[in-house]
Amino acid sequence: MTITAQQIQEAMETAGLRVTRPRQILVEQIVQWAHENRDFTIEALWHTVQKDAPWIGRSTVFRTIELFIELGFLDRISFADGTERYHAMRPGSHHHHLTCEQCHRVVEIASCIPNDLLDHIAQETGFSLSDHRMELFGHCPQCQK
Amino acid sequence: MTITAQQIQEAMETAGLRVTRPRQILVEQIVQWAHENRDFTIEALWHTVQKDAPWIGRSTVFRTIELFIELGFLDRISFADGTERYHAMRPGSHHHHLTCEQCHRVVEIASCIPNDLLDHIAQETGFSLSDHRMELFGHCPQCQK
DNA sequence: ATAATTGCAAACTGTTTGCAGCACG
DNA sequence: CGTGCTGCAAACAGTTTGCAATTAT
Repeated sequence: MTITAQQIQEAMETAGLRVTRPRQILVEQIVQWAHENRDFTIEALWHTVQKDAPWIGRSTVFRTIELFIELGFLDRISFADGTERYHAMRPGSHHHHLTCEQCHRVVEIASCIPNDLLDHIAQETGFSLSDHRMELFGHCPQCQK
Repeated sequence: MTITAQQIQEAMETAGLRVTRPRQILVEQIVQWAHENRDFTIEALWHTVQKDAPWIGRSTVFRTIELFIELGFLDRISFADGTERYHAMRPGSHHHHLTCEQCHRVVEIASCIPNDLLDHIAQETGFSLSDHRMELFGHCPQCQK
């Protein structure tokens, strides 16, 4: 199950934020992409909503993205070439991403770096570990042919 | 053992590239930081060499960094906040990074994501895996106190 | 009502590019 | 010498900001 527009809007109300027209439109598009398991760029989001609502300002898109990241609904993935892409998720779930290098379909991975490996590294280096990121790249079933 | 300036310069000659004054100066600074196990930003590199050689152009720094990445001597690490940092390494070695969130000391980690975990993920998702990135964050022994 | 949010335009940051001159080999 | 590399300045892309007008509550 992917996230729904209702869930995000409720979270906004709970947080004392206003559910405005531009935000509704952006949420709609983001949720649709989440449904298709696609990540997206800010540029793509802006261009897409532009069709229905040409009056939405670029800065609103930036501000809204930032807001959703703070609320925990959006994950920022930075690619090797420096581009940033976003992906909707249910908040609070620790997970990693497997992205198709061809079509940008994204799969959430529940498996994590094993604790004994982390412990081993901590012991070896003397560091205390506080966070980690694991990003996987490959080709999805449809793109393998 | 960390990388030396000689190694990089030899690699440049082998590749048919010119060992020019600006490149020498940049290599020197990069190697020094590698020695201290510190990563750095392009901005920091420019400001630092500026002291000795104020005539070096900003674009030369960008071009040189890009060059060293292609030669495999430099690794680009993108942080969660969007900043990009660089770290010298001996080329061709597959490894990951553990960075101190406080002082930006970087340790290279030889251990990698276990193959059976990767296999498990590939099987579960149907993806063929081609690449991965693992980045660890924590606090180094000196910064823990 | 009133405070949060918006669109706009302008500012800013980080990076790239075109080009005439310089210097490495 | 020839051409690869450089500094400069200007262009560029992506993002942020200040502000008056708008709009959700």
